[in-house]
Formats: sequence, C-alpha cells, structure tokens
Amino acid sequence: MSQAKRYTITAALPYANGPVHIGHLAGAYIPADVFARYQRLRKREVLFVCGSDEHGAAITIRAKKEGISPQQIIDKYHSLIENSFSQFGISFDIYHRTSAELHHQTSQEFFKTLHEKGVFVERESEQFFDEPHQQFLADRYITGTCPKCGHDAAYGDQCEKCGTSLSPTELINPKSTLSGEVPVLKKTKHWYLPMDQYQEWLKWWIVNEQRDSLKANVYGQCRSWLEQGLQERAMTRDLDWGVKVPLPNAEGKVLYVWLDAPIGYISATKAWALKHDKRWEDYWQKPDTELVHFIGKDNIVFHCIIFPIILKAHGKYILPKNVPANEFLNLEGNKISTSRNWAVWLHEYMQDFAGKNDVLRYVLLSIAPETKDSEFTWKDFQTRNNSELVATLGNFVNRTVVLTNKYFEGFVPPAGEFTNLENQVLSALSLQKQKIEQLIEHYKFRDALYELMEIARIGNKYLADTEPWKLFKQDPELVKTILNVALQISANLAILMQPFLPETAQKLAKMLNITGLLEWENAGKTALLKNPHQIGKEELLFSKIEDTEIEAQIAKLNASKKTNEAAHLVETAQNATLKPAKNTVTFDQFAGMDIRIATIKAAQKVPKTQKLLQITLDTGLDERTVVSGIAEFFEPESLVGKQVCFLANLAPRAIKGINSQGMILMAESPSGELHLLAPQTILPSGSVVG
RNA sequence: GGCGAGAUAGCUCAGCUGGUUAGAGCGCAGCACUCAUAAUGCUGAGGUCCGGGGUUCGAGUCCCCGUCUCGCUACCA
Repeated sequence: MSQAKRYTITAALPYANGPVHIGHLAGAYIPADVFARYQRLRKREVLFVCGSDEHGAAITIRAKKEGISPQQIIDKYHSLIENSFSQFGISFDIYHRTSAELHHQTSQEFFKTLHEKGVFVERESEQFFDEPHQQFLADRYITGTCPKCGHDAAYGDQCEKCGTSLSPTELINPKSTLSGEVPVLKKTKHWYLPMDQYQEWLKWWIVNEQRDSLKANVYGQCRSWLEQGLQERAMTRDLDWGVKVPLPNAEGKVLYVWLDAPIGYISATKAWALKHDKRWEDYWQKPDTELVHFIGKDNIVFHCIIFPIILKAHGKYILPKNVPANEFLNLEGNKISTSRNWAVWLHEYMQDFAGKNDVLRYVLLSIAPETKDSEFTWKDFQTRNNSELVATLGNFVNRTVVLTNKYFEGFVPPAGEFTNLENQVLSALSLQKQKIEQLIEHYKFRDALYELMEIARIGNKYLADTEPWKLFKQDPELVKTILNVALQISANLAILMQPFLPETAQKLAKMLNITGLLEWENAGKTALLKNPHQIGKEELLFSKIEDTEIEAQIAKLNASKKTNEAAHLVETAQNATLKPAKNTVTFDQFAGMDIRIATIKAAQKVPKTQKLLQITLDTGLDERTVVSGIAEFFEPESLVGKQVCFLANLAPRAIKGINSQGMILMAESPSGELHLLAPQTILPSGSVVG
C-alpha cells in the first residue's frame, strides 16, 4: 500500500442545538484527534476539519419554543461547542459552521453541478401545508396522535414516546405546531436523488474496495442497507431555514441535510484554504489524498452510502478511504440522551475537573466503543485515573525523576555497560513504538493506548528488578546506568504519549527539559538524554481523584435522573387527561356505522409481522377475516371464543396480502394498552350495537 | 418478521485465515520491596468461552437450531 500524500480527516459535525458530551467525544472526536495528531507527528500533511451543523427543522422548532430566533440558538451552541473543543484540545485545523456564507455558496454550487448533470429527478408530492402561515410543514412541525402507542404529542417524523419513526400522514389528528390548525395536503416539487441507480456501483465499491479496511460493524451495516435496496430520497425540503435551493421557482425550499451537512466538510476546507493560501481541491479531489471520516454508528449510512453517492455523482471528488465508526457509549447503565439530560457534558467536566483534560481523554480512549457499545461509569473513571494514570504512568516518571534529583542533582548520569536486562528493556522501546504506529494506523486506539501504558509498566518493573535505591550505597556506578535507562524510558514516554495525552506530554517534556526532542522519529532511541543534561524538579503528572469528587458527580446524575422522572410523570399525567371531544356528528352519520357483536372463531399471527393478528370472525351473517394490530397484547389462542365489538361496514383493505373486512373495536388505556370490548353477557353473533 | 453487530474470568475487554494447559488491564488474596501520590514488583485464586446439535484428528474460532442484548428496517385503522 503506497503512503498517502496527505490526509483529510473529518469528524462528524455536531448539531448546534446542544452541548458536546462524552459520547460524542468517545465516538468521534477523541479518536479523530489522536489520529490527526499522530499523522502530524509522522510529518504527514494533515487537514483536520469540523464545524457546527446549524440547519434543520429541530433548530427552528427549538427557537420557536424558546421564543428566540434560530440564529440565536446556533450562535449560542456554536460558540459553546467551539470553545469546549478548543479548551479541551481537539486539534481541528478549522472549526467552521454551516451558516457561513461560504458554506451556502459551496453547497449551492454542488447542488447546481448535480442538477446540471441531470442527476436529480424532479417529483411532485403531497405534503402538509399550514394555511394561516402559508408554508409547508417539516415533519417535525406536525404533531398528532401516534398510531402505534397513542401518545398524543408525537412528531411527524418520530414518536418520542415509543420511538417509532413515522411519516406525517400516519399521524391521527395531525396538527400544525405553527398555527395549531389542521394542515392540508398540498402539492409541492422536490429534487430526488435516485440512489437505486447507484446501487450496483456502490455495492461493487464497498465489497471490492472497502471490504478489508472497514470495521466489521461498519461493513455489516452497509451491506444490510444494500441488501434492502436503495431508494430515491428527496434532497430538498420546504423550509425557510437552511441553504436555499439555487434554482428559479424554488422559493421556500432548502437543501436537505444530505446535501448540506457533509458539504460542510468541504466548505470548512475552503475556508481554511483561503486563510492559509492553499488549494482546497488538493484535499478533496487528488487521488493521493486519503479521506477519513470519524463518526458514530448513527452516521454510517450517511457517510458510507449517501455521501459517497453524492461525491461519485459529482464526479470530481475522491471517495473516503475509511469510515472508522464507533458504537455507542452508555452512561451508568443508561443510554446517553441530550433531551433527557442524561450525559456528562464536556464544558461541565472541564469546570469540575480543571486541568484533567487528559484524564478524560485517557478514560474515554480506554473504553472507546470500537467494536461494541461500552459503558462509562464514574467509579471506573476514578479507578482508571488512580490505578493506571497515577499509579502506573505518573508514578514511574515520578520515581525516576525523584531518584535522579536525589542522587545526581538532576543531572542525567552516564550509562555504563548494559546487561541483558538493559538491552531488553531498551529494545522494547522501539518495539512499543512500532506497535503503537501499527495500531493507530488501523484505528485501534484502545490497543494503542494499552501499548503506551505497557512502556510505563516495563519501566516500573525495571526499577523493581534493579532496585537502585538499594544499590546506591554499594555501587553508585550501577545506579548511574539504571537511572540513565529509566530516563530514556521517560523521554520515550513523553514522545509517544503525544497523540493520546498531549497536555501531559508537554508537562513531562518540560520536567525532563526535552521540549526540543519531541519529534516522533526520536521515539525508540535509547540515548535521547545525554550526560551533561539536567532535568527539572519533580512534579506530579496526575493526581488522585477522591471518592467525594466521584460521589458528587454521581449525585449530579441522580439529580438529573430525578428531574427526568418528574418531567416524565408530568407528561404522563398530561397524557392521561382525556382527549378533547371530537366534532359533533349527525345521527345519520352515526347510524351509518354498522357496529356488531361477533365471536372470534380463530386467530393466528400474521407471519413476518410483530403486531398483526389474522382473526376469523363469526358475524352471524357470515364468516370473515379481519387483520388487527393487537398481537402485542393478546395470545392468539386466548382470543378464540371471545366476543368482540366490530365495525362491519368498514371498507375492506389488504394488509400484508390479507383482505381485512372490518375492524375490531378496542378500548385504549392512557398508557396505550388495548382491551377488548365485549357484551357483559354472551349474545348471538351479529347482534347490533347502537 | 427481515438484516447487521454482539454474548469469553467479579468488572472492562483481546483472541487473525480452526492447532499444544483460553489471555490482558483493573479488582481480589498472599509474598517481596520502600525510590515513589500506601505507589511498585512477584505469585495465586477465579472461566460449562450464552445453550444445543454437527463438521473435523482437533473449535471460543467453521456450519445448523435456539435464547438474550444493541442498532437499522418492515408491518401497524
């Protein structure tokens, strides 16, 4: 494999409606930063870009709720996120934002190119429209009753109570959140990307070119999508917040996130290039550039399917070399959730643990969800700090520096003859260096960090084996050799820890007085510190974290958990309130419903479904089949012989290929459970309800 | 229901294309040491490798069936 000329490294654009938390860091930003720092140390040309994703309906809705403008929302979070990253030391070359003029131009140009090449399919469809406000409604602008769980404040794209993803037309009693009125369906035109046309090519690319480099979780997910078959997707939306569609007669239309956010990587590159007088094309269009996207698993489709298709459709761009997506990080047994405030926020961490950025980097790297979901607990955080960073790494350096200062006034003693032991220990340095390089280049940051710590373990063992504090009185010459070796190990640590623990590396380099020797090529060398060199005073690299600090963090989490539960109770209570009365109907309208009592003769699960039962009813008049979405609440066998209320003259409808002739009526509890309605005494089938 | 990823020591996780007594870190127990933030080193205990079949001279590793967890997806009047 030939060495790339330059690396374009991207980290997922954080959405500017909330702060950054440890899940984001562990999933994308810290691995990306380690990779970027490492490649820079290898003297490779690196461009590490990121920025805030500031468009989309979620931001406008939030703005509306808080009574401020979308601009105010994104300004607030953009600067909060940008400052957090910079204070934490994520070494972006540029942190841009998608509200920037340059980004709007860039994505519009991109859209225009695709449009001119005839890539898009224009298609009219019916979308909900708010008449009082005279605008089309984004999915999230519509609320209504969830058809699945009955939650009456479900959004048009998702019910937040049961998690089902929805389309707005599925909602029962849809309502516009703008005007509160019932929206009407109205025709609108959009530009679709016919992804199905790229299916074959994409499959070829993934199977042939990406098979070996993609991680199992990423490759599997991609194949899963390809198996299901790609479908055309709208690349534009009716919304007034975002990048305008650069065509005539496209008022009120913006580019959808697929053509907005990922282009943000490109516009960030342009912004950086302008400032540094470089050619942005080198980073996106030259085949000797390696493009690597660091993301979380929620973004796999985006970066492995849709973005490559868009880049390919454009024609001039290189495709990503790798997409090292991580799984999810859980927190104290629960999923991290921004909306439920179950998270450790970066900006709060930096306040509570000032000067301990590297501790968080270390812990999150050691538990990075590289192959499966993993778990952050404060207890584990404390243990890793106290027994790994303090006791193993910090302590080794401290022993070495203290002994050198004590015995030799801080002057690096000259090494004498090496025994097997010294040779072994010193050769381990270059071995560890190679291992770390290999592992980082294969995106195995957790293992790479382990190999770094291994050096400190080797150092501790070396001191324990040689016991210089015992030897000093009888044989100070030997002690000179020993401490010389221990100092070489420390110097190597300072160099090799740079990608992982940049602040500590600086601190250690200062202590050893070797800030000029930190080049990566120097790692593995065994005579970095030469005789007349004097090191500085000992200073602790890490400090212990006490139980009280951990308890405070856990208490903080529990407090937010309580707040959540309280909020949840309120929500349930609101849901428990009766639904508003429906509009008046005439007697004739009511009389049009043919509601009857029927007896269930047979019931069975509809194959390949989770909720559907196929039920045979004796209606008195005939025997008929009804398909009902109640399988979650009833065992089929238990239904046989039961009487039910049913709507006999509902227009038949084919469900899963079965003709459903009618609808069984159910009573629904506020929590969404379904219950049968039956007469209190057995009645003949066909008895009329009315 | 379909698809994908997981299920390995108390905890967090490694185990590549199948090969001798299954590994690491942390935790735990004992011993040694005292230069060091009671830190370090050594030794040890601890595992039906989710369950059940099968292929093989040999399977944690391959095949089939099932259970559970996470994710994506379908159905939902």
